Amino acid sequence: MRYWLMKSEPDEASIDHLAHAPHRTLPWTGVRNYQARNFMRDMMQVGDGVLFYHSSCPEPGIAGLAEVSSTVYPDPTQFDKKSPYYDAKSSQETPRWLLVDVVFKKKLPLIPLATLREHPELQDMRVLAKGNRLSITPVTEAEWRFITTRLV
DNA sequence: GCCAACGTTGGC
DNA sequence: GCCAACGTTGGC
Repeated sequence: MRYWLMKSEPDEASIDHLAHAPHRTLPWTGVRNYQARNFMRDMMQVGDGVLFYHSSCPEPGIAGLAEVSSTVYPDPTQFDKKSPYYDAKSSQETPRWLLVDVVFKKKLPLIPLATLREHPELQDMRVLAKGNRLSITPVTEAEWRFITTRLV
């Protein structure tokens, strides 16, 4: 059982989209970074906790809690020529990009990025590191517990 | 819109 | 295999 922070642009997939999706579940499409893909492929398990983070928006921060609800499978958007996530170098036989399904758990009053930065307990969080661009980052159990008990 | 930081590409 | 150039991310 692990914990993760997963970034999403709320214009594309917000915590509200997730809450109102069928089965309150969305496939986490669009990961096009090998490190993030490998986290999903090698480390994620069904039931892992997810901090649902809104990025590239007026109020970046943690917007809710979710859970990994499937094992990895090929991201269908890599084969869709009309998708912005289309990848001509990928093939059905050897799909390059993978995803997991994520299921809604809870919406939170937004915990802004600035608030996360205020707490020394969270200073090592990958998402707070300068220049971090990884859309999926591991969260320690201590960080998870701090955020879900002290900041909500 | 700016720009720092990072990942990827491609020439050599 | 190196590394400069380029593209992207994402906070501000």
